[in-house]
Amino acid sequence: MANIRDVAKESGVSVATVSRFINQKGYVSKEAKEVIGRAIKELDYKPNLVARSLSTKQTKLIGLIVPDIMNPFFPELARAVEDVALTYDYTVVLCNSDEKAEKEIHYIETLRQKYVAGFIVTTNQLQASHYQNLDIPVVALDRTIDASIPTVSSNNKEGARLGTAHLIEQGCQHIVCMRGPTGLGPADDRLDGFLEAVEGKEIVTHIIECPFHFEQSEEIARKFLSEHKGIDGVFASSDVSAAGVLKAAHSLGIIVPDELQIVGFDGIALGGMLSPGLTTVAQDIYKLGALVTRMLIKLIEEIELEEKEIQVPVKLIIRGTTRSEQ
Amino acid sequence: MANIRDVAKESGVSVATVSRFINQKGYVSKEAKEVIGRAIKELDYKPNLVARSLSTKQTKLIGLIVPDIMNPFFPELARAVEDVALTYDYTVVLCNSDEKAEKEIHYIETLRQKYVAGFIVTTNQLQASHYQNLDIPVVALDRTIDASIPTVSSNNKEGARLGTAHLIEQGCQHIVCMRGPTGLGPADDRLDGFLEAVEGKEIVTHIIECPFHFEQSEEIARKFLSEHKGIDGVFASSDVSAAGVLKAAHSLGIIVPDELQIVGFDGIALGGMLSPGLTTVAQDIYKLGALVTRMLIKLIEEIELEEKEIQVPVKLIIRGTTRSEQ
DNA sequence: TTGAAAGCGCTAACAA
DNA sequence: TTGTTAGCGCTTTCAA
Repeated sequence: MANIRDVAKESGVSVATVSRFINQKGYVSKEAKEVIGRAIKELDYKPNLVARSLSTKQTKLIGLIVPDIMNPFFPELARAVEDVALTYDYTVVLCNSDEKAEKEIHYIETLRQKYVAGFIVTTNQLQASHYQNLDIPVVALDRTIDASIPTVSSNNKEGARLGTAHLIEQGCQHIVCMRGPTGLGPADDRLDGFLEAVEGKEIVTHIIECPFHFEQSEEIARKFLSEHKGIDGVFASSDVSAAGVLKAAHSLGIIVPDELQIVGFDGIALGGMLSPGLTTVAQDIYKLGALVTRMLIKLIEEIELEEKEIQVPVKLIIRGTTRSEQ
Repeated sequence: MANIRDVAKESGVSVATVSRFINQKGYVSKEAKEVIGRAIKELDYKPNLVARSLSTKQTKLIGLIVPDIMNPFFPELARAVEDVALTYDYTVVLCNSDEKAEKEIHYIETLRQKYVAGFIVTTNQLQASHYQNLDIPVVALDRTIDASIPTVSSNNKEGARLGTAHLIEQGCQHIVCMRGPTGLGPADDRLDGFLEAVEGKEIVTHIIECPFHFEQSEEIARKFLSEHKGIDGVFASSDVSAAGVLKAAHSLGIIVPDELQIVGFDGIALGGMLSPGLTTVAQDIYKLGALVTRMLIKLIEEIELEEKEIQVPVKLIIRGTTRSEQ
């Protein structure tokens, strides 16, 4: 592989001039540009990015820290991140943290040794400490790590309000809210939205905590639904949980949506594959990912951020797990 | 951040000795080891991996090229790759190729400029050419790019035979095989398995081609099932397609498994979330990923490979879309 | 507008 | 067993 010196030699100029040329920095005469351009073509020269990084102390690597890429929310997010990164010539490193602080710390350290340009963090592990005094840019998704860290999130509260209101409109009077883990920002916000929607209405409510995990949700729902008769609506804080509820209902012979209506939250592809299709409060996951990545890249390239907190609207998608008026 | 020279100074030895120490190469006296170890602790020294790479022309970066991480087969695979990579101190770069040769080429070039150590390729794009004369290790998943490239795959043919046989055992007499794209290795193998299973049996069969895509599968299935009465079994070449068939059956009022039995292929989590649960030929996706990653790392570290082609067994998981004897 | 040369932090050959 | 030193390929300052 040709290096910058070969190009310099081939074109009869110095390496400094070639460097200026490829970085479009400083003065390079028209003639020089021509010769160099030709030499680069001829030699099929590609700059050695490692050498450049050593010199500039910068790479075009982005660390994407997710709890677990197998959780169906994250593939779409990762896809958006990667798409945007590609546009700006960045490369995405995948990190599964399993919500463990040690793992996060390990990734951060290893990647810093590689001069990673910045991190996108989507974990719940609220250990702000190891991000705070990091000297490289960090942005967060859907959870406020620290006031100093820019964040993109969905309007969780409004979404939950919307979803719950839909249940009420469709006639539910006895609603269970399967809330996500306490202390987890988005889960708390969604509970707030739920409470706001039922407030002052003549609705019987139950609130049960439930992880964003299919089997566990199914089990919890099965137990609850068989012990409590008369429940006619479930607002689940995630689509995976909602899928668990739907499966539980099926196995108990409860007919959805006639006897029980269900609304999920997230808008992952799974919802459309179920029968009946899952009514859900859809986040624009791709947009979340795209926005957060652009934000990070701005930070890296020291472009002023207009906003440090962006909220992305959510949208109610009505499918078959709730009754439709038409 | 402290560098190797600081450590050398602090411990009163030369950088060469420190380098030998951290790489565990060459001679370092007991005493030197002690002082250096202490200095490293004290200064919280971490080797600069970029500098090391520039010198050695090697990194611990692995490029994972998938068609699309949003396709539910790949998150589990990516997870396995990342887990194993982490064990060996490698870092995984995520690349979505969309099956486009240009994108693949772009990733390969960019990552080579970063001294990537090797690639795991899982695309169908059979453009062997740009891998063949690559001077870095490549391994492939589930598709033979080229005889020189080691491969890990599932026993697709046997799996399809197994799945189809199950359908027959459960009484199906009029079976549709929704085969994957022609020319795609695994899809062809699965068709072979299907054909082998029905061969010589008194079974009416239809073979239709269908991409590994939910909506399209649903549409194709809906059309086919409404035009052809009497079909009592479907063998789908992927779980996503099977999910589409199931959804189509529901919307047509066809009762599964009483009137129609369905078997999928892949063993992704989705199958368990459907109602009824999807009977499927499960690949051990995690194992595929783990094996292929270990293979690549061996290649990178120049450890002899025992086998250049590994087949991982598949397993029939019987759930609710086929009748059960008990 | 250009070029010489000093670094970036590490490895590895070679000499001691 | 240790140290000196020349790279790895690029950027960037400074002088010309």
